[in-house]
Amino acid sequence: MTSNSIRQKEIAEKTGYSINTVSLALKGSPRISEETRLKIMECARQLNYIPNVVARSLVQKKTNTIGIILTELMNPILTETAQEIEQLLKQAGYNMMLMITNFSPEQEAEALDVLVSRQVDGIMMYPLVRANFSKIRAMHDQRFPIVLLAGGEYDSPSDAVYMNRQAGAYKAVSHFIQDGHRRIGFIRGAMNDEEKQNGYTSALQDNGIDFDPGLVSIIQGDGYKAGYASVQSLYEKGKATAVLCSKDHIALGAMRWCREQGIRVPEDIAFIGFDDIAASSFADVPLTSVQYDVKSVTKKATELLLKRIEEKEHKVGAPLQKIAIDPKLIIRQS
Amino acid sequence: MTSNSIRQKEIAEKTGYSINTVSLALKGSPRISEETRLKIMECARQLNYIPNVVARSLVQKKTNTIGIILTELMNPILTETAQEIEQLLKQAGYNMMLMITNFSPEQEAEALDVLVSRQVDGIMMYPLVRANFSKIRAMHDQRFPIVLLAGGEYDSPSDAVYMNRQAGAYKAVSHFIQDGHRRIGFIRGAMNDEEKQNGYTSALQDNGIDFDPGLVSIIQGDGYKAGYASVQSLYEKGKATAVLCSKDHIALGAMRWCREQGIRVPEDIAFIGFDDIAASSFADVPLTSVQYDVKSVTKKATELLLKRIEEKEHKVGAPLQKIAIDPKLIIRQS
DNA sequence: TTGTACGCGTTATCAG
DNA sequence: CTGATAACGCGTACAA
Repeated sequence: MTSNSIRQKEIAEKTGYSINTVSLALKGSPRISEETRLKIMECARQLNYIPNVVARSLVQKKTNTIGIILTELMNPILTETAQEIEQLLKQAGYNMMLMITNFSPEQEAEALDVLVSRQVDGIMMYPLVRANFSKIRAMHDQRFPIVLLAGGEYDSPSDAVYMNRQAGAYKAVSHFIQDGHRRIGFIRGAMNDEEKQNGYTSALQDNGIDFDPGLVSIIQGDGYKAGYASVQSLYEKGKATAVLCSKDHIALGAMRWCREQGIRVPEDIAFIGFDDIAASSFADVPLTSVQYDVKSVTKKATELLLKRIEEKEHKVGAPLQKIAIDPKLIIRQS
Repeated sequence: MTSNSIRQKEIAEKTGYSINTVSLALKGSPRISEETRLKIMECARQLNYIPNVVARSLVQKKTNTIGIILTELMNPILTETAQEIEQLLKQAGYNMMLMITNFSPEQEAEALDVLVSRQVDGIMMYPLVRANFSKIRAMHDQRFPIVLLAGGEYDSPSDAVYMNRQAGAYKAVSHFIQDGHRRIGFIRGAMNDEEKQNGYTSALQDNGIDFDPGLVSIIQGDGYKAGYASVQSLYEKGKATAVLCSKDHIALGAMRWCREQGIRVPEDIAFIGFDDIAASSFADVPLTSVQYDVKSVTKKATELLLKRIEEKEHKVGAPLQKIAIDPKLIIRQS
C-alpha cells in the first residue's frame, strides 16, 4: 500500500527473469539455480520487497489468520487467554483477528459473519449464550474449524475445550462441607454461571443438605463492589457460615466488607472464589480459589483447532471432540 | 473456504445475470433496477452467499484491517486499550489484528513486517524501545499511517498520542512537596520509565531539593511483589517519607509491607502510584494515583489514524502530529 | 532450469 | 440498465 510498494513484477523486470522465476526463487524452490536465486533475493532485498499476503491468500485459499471471539477483555481470565493464544498461534505461523462481543448476541453473530467473510482458517470463541448455537452448529457441520472455549454443561454444537466449572464448584462446596459447614451461600453473576450453580446444588444434594434459595444471591456489575454489597444479606439473612463466589473479585469484595464489620474470615464466615487471580494470593486473608488453568485450555484448544484445519486441508473426517480440564482447588486460609 | 462456499458466479448462473450485475446489485448500486436487485438479493440469501473480503481487498487495495502492536496484554492499561480500540474500530468499519511483542524488539520488528505484508490500512502501536524507531520513521516517511500510543519524551518518528507521564510525575512529586515532604523516593521499572523519572527529578530540582540516587529503586518482575520487597530499603536507608511508584501495583505491594510492619500510611510514609487501576480505590488506604485516561488516548489515536488513512486515499499531505493528554492526579488518602 | 498461461473472487472500466 | 473485459498480485500447471 505504501507508495513505493514494489511487486514481483518489478524485480522480474530489474533482473530480467520472468515473474514466475522470481516467485519460485523467493520461496527457495529447488527448481531454481542457486545463482539466480541469490541474484533475485539480493534484488528483492535492495528494493525492500514485501510479499502481498492478501494476493497469496486468495490463490492459496488460506489466510493463516485465526479469528478469536471473546465476550470482553477486562476479565483477567480472558486477558490471559487472548495473550496465550496469540503466542501459540504466532509460533504456528498464524495471526489473530480479535473480536469483542460485549456480551451481545448480535455482536457475536456479527463477529462470526465477519470472520467467515474474511476467510479466516478457523475460529476460537468464548461463547456467550446459546443464542448463536444453531449458527455455530451449521458452521461446524460444514466442517468449518471452530473450537469453543467453554461448553461443559450444554450440548456443544462444535469442538470444545473447557474448564469443568461444575466439577470445580462441586469440589469447593464439598470442601466446605468437610470443614463442617452446613449453611453454604452462593454469590453468582446473572449470566453464564449455571454450571457453577449446578455443581453447588449437586454437592449439597449428595451430602443431604437442602437447597435454600435464600442463600443464593445473583449480582450484577463489577464483581468487587457487588460482592462487597451483597454479602451482608447472606450473612444476616441466613447466617451462612461459608460462601462460594463465582469469581474471586466477588469474594475479595465480600471479605473486605467482613473486615470492616469485624467479622472474622474464616472463623465467622469462610469464602472460596473462582479463577485464582493474582490478587487472591495477596489478600489479607489469602483466598481459597478454584483455579482456572488458562495455559492448559489455550494450549489444548489451539492444538485442536490446528489439527482440524489440517484435517480439512487433507479432507479427513473426524468426530466432534470435547476436552474437559479438571480444575484444582487452591486451598489457602479463607 | 467451507465446502459449500458459493461465489458471485453461482448466483449469476442461477439468476441468468452476469457476474458484474450481481456484484453491483449486491452492493445496492443505483445503476441496477429495483426488480433485478431484489431478485439477486433473494437468490444470494437463499444460497447463503458470503462475500470474499480477501478478493475485495486485493482489487480495492484496502483491507479495512488495522494492526495493533502491544508489548503485553496483562497490564490493565493495555487490556483496556485493546478493548477500546476494538470497539472504536468496529464502529468505523475496521477490524483489528492484534500482535503482542512480549517486550522483545525482534518481535516488534517482526510484527511490523507481518502487518505490512498483510496490507493493513494502518497501525497503532505501544512502542517498546527505540530499537525500531528507524523502521517506524521509514514507514511514516512513506506515508504509511502509523500512530504511536506513547512517545512524550523522545522525538517520535511518527504521529503519536500519549499521556504526558513526565507531567504526571511532576504533579505527583509537587503534591508531595506541598505536603511538606523533602525526602521523596521513587520506585520504577527497569524499562520505559525514563519519562516519569524526568518528571520526578525536575520537580525536585524546581523546588530546590537535591536528587539522591539512593532514593531511587529499580525493580524487575511482578509489580506487587517487587513493591512489597523493595520498599523496605527505601524506608530504612534514606527514611523516605514519601514514595512515588511508577505503577499502582508497586505502591499497593509497598503499602502491604508497611501495614504488616505497623508502619502507618500516610502518616509515616506516603505513596502515589500511576494509572489509577480499579484496585487502588479499594485498597485499605485508598491510593492516590496519576490517572491514565485510556478512553481519551484511544479515541484520539483512532481518530488520528483514520484521518491519516483518509488523507492517504486522497493523497493529501499533512505534518506529523503529536497529541499529549495531561493526566489528572486522583487524590485519595495515601 | 526457466517461461507461458491460467486461475483465485472481486471490483472497475468501458461499451452497448 | 446490463454485459464483456481487464485488472489486483501471486501461485501452480504445464510446456519449452
